[in-house]
Amino acid sequence: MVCRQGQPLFGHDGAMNLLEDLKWRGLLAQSTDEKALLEALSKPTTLYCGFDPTAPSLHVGNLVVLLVLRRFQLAGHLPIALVGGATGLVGDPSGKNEERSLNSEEIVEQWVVRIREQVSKYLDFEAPSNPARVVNNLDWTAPMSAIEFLRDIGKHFSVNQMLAKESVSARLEGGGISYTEFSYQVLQSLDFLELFRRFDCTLQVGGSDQWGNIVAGLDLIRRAESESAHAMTVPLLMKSDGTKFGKTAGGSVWLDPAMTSPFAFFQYWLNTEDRDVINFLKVFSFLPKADIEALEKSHLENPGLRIAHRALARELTSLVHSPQDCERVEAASRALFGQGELHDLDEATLESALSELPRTFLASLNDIPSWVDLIVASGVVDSKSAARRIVKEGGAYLNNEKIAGEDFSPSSNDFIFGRFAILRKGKRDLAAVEVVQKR
RNA sequence: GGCGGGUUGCCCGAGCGGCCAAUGGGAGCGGACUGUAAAUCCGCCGGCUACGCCUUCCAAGGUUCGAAUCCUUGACCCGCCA
Repeated sequence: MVCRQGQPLFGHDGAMNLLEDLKWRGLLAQSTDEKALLEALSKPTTLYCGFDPTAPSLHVGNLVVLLVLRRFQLAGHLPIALVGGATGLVGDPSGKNEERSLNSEEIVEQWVVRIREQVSKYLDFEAPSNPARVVNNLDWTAPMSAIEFLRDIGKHFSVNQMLAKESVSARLEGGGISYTEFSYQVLQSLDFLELFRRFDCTLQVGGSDQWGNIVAGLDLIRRAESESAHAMTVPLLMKSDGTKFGKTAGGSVWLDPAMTSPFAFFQYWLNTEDRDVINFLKVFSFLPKADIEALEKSHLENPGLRIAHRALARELTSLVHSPQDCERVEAASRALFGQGELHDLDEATLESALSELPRTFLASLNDIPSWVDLIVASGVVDSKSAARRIVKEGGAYLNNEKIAGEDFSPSSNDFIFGRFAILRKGKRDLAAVEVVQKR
């Protein structure tokens, strides 16, 4: 991984370019004194960002800040991704109006392994001058005794200040907070101190909801080491309609291909609302400013062509999955949503397109279940009642033809090449039925 | 530890013995329009072997012909006092 040509890597100008680019992309919410930060960033700087294992995979929301780490590395700095093996056991009160239910140690441990792997994909560990690192805060938290924790770390914290933190005070107003979650900010501060000591890490980045936790860490470093460090937060990404980003009907959009298929992932970005698409290109893509501005221009001229949407979907699918996955999935998308007849596709194209969809297998064409049963089996709807409702409402399709009648069953000639049928619910929810002959 | 308040469908939130599968809002889903977009309008939104049946209103018991609604016990949450 190298710096972009033509940009001064370091010095005042290099730091300036980096910060200006982040600002232009809308990635800078708050920071500690900007002059001091600029000054620090004019030399290779070690920075970190933490990811708590609260699920088996990261989702697209986590990607924002993860890619910021990568942006820093591309600019020559040394990123550390911290996986919260310890903090994940405790639970961050930030942004939650209710106490979290604790996950078991075994579960968290498994998630740590997976998230560590995911995070690593976006960083370069081989970079000669600025290799990335991944650390787990359990490594320094677990060996520490309670007494040590209270005396050496706890002594630096004022409960008055801890209570004043937004994440805590909000909970005091509302749902209450346990001592466990109350302590979270201390653990996160300890992480920053530890990384400061071990790796001279002087900058922490995170979502803007992490500001309180991050500045707690700055205070700790100042008290324990009489040194100052820096902080920067990234705005919480919202869609233009003010709703949470990264959720679909089926839940979160995950980075793990087993949890959100590359096809669904590609479709997710392709279906971005018009008014968000340019913003998302800035936030998620590594395309330079000029390219994004060109896309913006064409988007404004003719949004219906979805040129910017396609660029966004391609960039991200290539990045999170692979360019090969992207190509495959885009071809499938074209085949399935294109204007052409499904019957005109050749067998291989159709087969590979359908392999991207949720699939149901049939043993033979002798006894074909009803459309309703098939769509339920595919998992696209979760009950027969729901499936019947779709039929009644006129949103049920077989091979792009609307079907009527709740007890409609495909016939054997509905199977293209005698093997494939495509179920569709509404405009864009597809599933495949494939006949697998017993031999 | 004492006293008081609370726990309803994905979320918020009505209901306070029969008219309750449970008002309303949000989210979500389908249709029409368009562009696999938004906005708008219309419809839907527990399940099933479906004009009926089954399982729901924190849990377990009980009262009653009949309970989300009343009583008892328990769990969890909130507030005040110690």
